[in-house]
Amino acid sequence: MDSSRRSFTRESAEHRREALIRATLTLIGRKGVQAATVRGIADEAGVTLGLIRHYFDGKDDLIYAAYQAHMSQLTDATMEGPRQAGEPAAHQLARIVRASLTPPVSSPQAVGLWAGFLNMVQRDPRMAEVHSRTYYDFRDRLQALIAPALEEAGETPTPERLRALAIACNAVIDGLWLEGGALPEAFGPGELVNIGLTSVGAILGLTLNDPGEET
Amino acid sequence: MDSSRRSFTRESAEHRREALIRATLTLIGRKGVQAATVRGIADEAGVTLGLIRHYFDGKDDLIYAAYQAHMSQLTDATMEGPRQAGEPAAHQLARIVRASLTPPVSSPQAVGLWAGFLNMVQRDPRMAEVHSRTYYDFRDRLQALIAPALEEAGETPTPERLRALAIACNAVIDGLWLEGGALPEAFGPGELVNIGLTSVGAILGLTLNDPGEET
DNA sequence: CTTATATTTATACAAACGTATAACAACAAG
DNA sequence: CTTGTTGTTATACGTTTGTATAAATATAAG
Repeated sequence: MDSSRRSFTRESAEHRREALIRATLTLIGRKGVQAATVRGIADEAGVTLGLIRHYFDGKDDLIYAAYQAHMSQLTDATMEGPRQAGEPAAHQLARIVRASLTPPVSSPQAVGLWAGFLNMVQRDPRMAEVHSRTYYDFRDRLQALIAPALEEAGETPTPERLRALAIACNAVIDGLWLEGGALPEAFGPGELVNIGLTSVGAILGLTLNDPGEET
Repeated sequence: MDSSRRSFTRESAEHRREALIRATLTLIGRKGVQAATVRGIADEAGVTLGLIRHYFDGKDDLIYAAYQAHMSQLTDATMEGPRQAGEPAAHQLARIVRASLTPPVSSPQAVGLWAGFLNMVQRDPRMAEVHSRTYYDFRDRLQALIAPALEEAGETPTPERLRALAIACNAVIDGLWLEGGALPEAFGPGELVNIGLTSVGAILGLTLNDPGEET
């Protein structure tokens, strides 16, 4: 007769919300959307399922928060490292390409997670909003770097051409990110980074140098 | 007391399997993986849920069959139209780019569907096998077209360079396909096709002409 | 040390899930 | 017209799902 209750400690709201979000991401990334049940998430976070409703309006609300957290985490990791004073834009562009195509940004977990969320986009308008905001945000940042990189090479593109270049560079980075994450064993070490740098360079008509490992 | 049974007609095994697969794809594409329940699928196919177990080993088996069907359908629609005798390889390459970036290949349904399946890839080895087979198949077909296209332009690439070019072209097509399908309102009509042709051309160092609408 | 608060656990509940099985009926064969 | 086969429906079963609510206890306040 074990009538003892499970012991627990009180935590701050922010800490608990974060733990539940992380547990959700871990589960979806490891076992897919179907594994992200309230009980599974609570287990992974080390709490009982009632807490989810205490900190979120419901499961959907938690999923939504997790999607936002994952995407901003992904963007942050990609854009890591601010542009140094006097650093050529082309150099920072190369750093972004490298960060996008190496772990942890490009990994089976990150891609699986992203795919699971993308499948929800067409059903839930709030999820769709996160998707479109994330896309535009990344593409705009890319465009804001492509413009000066071209200027450094002596070219001043029209707005239409600049837009097309940003869309194209975004697409090739996304495609390589996706394939490297979903099929990691298909590519040699550094292969995708090299291909990414070469391809973005070819599209822009520039030569991008491998920025090397971040320290 | 309505004790009448629902009337039905017998169908061939192939016809029924196809109907169940199509219903599964419709549901996942419209409402996400979570909506693809045995009852929902049976409803969509106009039968009762028992039939699923009659034609498939279980729900997972149906999902697997649906994934295979969707991917081969996608590949077929992309590669539609065999190469004409004497047609330049570059021309067929352009046709593939156009087909990849216009409906029905690039559409919210197709992309949502693909994302839902991709999320299952890391959990189920059979799904992973379909994913990797589909990827290699498409990339190999691309590579088999890139080689003669370069030769037509007087270039004979090394195997390493040919591989890198195929990976890069595949990636930019995939990326544009993805973004056009997931965010259709973000691009003007024909915009993605133009960007795709320009980008693939820039990567290969060729000029690809818009093949125009298929008749 | 007491008391109050609200975080956390525990339990309950209806609905929906995938699967199993029995009953029915459409169609072919004779 | 009768019979046999099996595609199909109908129903039931145990499990899991998300949510709701009551009970308990960790912690801060007095």
